[in-house]
Amino acid sequence: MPKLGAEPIRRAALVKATIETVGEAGSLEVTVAQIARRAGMSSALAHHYFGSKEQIFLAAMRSILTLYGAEVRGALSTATTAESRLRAIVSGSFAPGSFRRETISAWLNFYVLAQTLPEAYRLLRVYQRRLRSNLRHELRPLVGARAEAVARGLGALIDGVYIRAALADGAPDRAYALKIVTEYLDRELEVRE
Amino acid sequence: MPKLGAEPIRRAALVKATIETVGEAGSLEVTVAQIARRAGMSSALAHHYFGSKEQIFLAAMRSILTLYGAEVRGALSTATTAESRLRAIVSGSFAPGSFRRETISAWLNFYVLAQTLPEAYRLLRVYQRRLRSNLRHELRPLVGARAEAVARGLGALIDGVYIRAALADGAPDRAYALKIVTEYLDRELEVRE
DNA sequence: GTTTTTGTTGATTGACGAGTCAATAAACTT
DNA sequence: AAGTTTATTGACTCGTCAATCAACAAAAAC
Repeated sequence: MPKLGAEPIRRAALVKATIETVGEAGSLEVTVAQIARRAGMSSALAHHYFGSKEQIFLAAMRSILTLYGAEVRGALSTATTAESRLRAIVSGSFAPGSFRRETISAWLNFYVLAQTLPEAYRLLRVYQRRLRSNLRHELRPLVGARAEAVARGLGALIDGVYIRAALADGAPDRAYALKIVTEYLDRELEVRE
Repeated sequence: MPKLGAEPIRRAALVKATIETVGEAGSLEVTVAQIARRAGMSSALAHHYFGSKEQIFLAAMRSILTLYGAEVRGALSTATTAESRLRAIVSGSFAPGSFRRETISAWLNFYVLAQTLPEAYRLLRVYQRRLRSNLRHELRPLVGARAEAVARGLGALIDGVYIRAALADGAPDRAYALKIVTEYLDRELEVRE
């Protein structure tokens, strides 16, 4: 009984189910059937809309990165000074929408996917470059020439805190994650000499 | 033509081949046959010695963690002061033996494996705890109460730099990786107030 | 010199899973 | 109302792969 206009709903449901399934399984070795079942449809329909498992994964990854970007942009919207913008980027990175168990686990898996799938690699690089560029831009007036190195350090630290959260048992501790990254930033911002 | 005493040689060859194969493929989705071929034997023999693919992976992971531990211990052996020991741990983490493309990629994949395989999880936790404990111990006399947070930060940063290296194209830049982590450490060690 | 242990593999089994297809049905179009 | 487009699925194909097995070979033990 086809209600028309199902496509976008189905696609969204599949993306959501993919993140959940991969997140729960902690692995990309999940079947299209599992994902489809979770999204309330047959695996044939999933293939009908996405063509391949690969495309399903890519769509899920895009969704995660888009959400992350929106989260950061949201945090950024109210900030004006360089320092407050910097802190907004950091805290946006750990916003509740992104910093959730399944999402983090899925993130880690997509990181691995980027080693194999060129398109996934490209997506991740875009995100990394944008993040670093944002950080560098705000850091420049605060730490001058060290901006590049600090931006890279911050980016790596954020990733590190993320994947450690994937492994920690229990719900990810947003406050603590934020504290670690914030302290790093605080130290770097204490201008000397 | 069986030369006796083949077992340890075969096992080592399989472990090496596993790290290489996983590292090159950038994925755990490699077949036992691929690994075995690379190690110069039939897949049946691989199963004969390890029983299952899972056990092969675990042995490879143990090997990586053991090498890493040895590398750190080696760097530590010549250091005496708390600060030099701290720096030894950090630079040991990026020793040429561990900080190599395939190894890093394999590491990342084993990180993912730890989400699925309890034994892999256990191994990784042991490594993490030992690292943090070492760092904390050397940090205590230098940064006092902040030792715990700094140790966690350092651990996360090291992991972050590692996985970023897995994704960077070209050979991993040890000097740069070291520089980032060292700068973090420098900032934290600049005692104030 | 026969039996046992260790090493080794080709062939096979059995399961699983991505992707396809034919068929069915409800909407929209003309 | 006939035809077209969109939605949907059960059944099937085809490939892959972990794991097992039967068999063979050489060294060691007896």
